[in-house]
Amino acid sequence: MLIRLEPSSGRPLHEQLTAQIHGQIATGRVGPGERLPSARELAEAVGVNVHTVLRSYQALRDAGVIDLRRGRGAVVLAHPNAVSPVHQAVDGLVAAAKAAGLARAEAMDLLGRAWR
Amino acid sequence: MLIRLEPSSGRPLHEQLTAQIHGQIATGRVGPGERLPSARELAEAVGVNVHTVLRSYQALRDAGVIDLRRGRGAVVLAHPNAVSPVHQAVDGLVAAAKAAGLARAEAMDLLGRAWR
DNA sequence: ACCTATTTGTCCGTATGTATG
DNA sequence: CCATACATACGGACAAATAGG
Repeated sequence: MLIRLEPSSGRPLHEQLTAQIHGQIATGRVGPGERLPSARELAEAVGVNVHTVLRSYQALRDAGVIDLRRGRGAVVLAHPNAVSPVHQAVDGLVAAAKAAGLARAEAMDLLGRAWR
Repeated sequence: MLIRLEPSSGRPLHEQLTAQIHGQIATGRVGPGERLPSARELAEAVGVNVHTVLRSYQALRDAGVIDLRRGRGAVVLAHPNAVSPVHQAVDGLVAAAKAAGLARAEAMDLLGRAWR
């Protein structure tokens, strides 16, 4: 993971980081199924705070590029670019529900009720 | 702005906050054009850190509920909708899942797993 | 079944930057 | 110029999920 950040570019570090990692995935330099370095690891290597890396990782997760979970780390998804309509819809619902402040159980309940 | 948080509920504070504020807007208790208290103000009033409030404010901005800008604060937008994005997403997921031949339990399982 | 290490998640505190009015 | 208020980044602490022995 060779990352180059420019602190004086005016662009937020977490945005630069997100773009760089996304680029490495898009160009296939990381590849599906592979695991990104842990947030603390990458943070130290790049010279930024853990929070900054985590913010980028979470953005990539929201974008459907990686699978990010506690204790597991960040794993590149199988099809970062071609997401199935179902997964797209799932991600959309998760985003909308979270934005509305709903809990997981509430969202699942809504889905269950809407199933006719 | 009467906000009640339950630190021992297991639910993240910023989610509870987002839900509460969203509720106040949805029920018209705040109203379009009105300005929410500043992040620091609300943080002190509720008893949480500024970051927690800002995180909620930014989530509400992403949801298109408020206009949040530096130096200006958070202003409630000309009331678009509060709950409909979620229902829209739910309907979309149901349609996509059925088209893919998924069962209700399978769709709910997918949603549960995607919730991170 | 249990314990431990790893890793992300949340929250707090602080400091500095930057747009707004 | 100046006060206000969000934006970003750093640092630390503890909780929670995961994986492996």
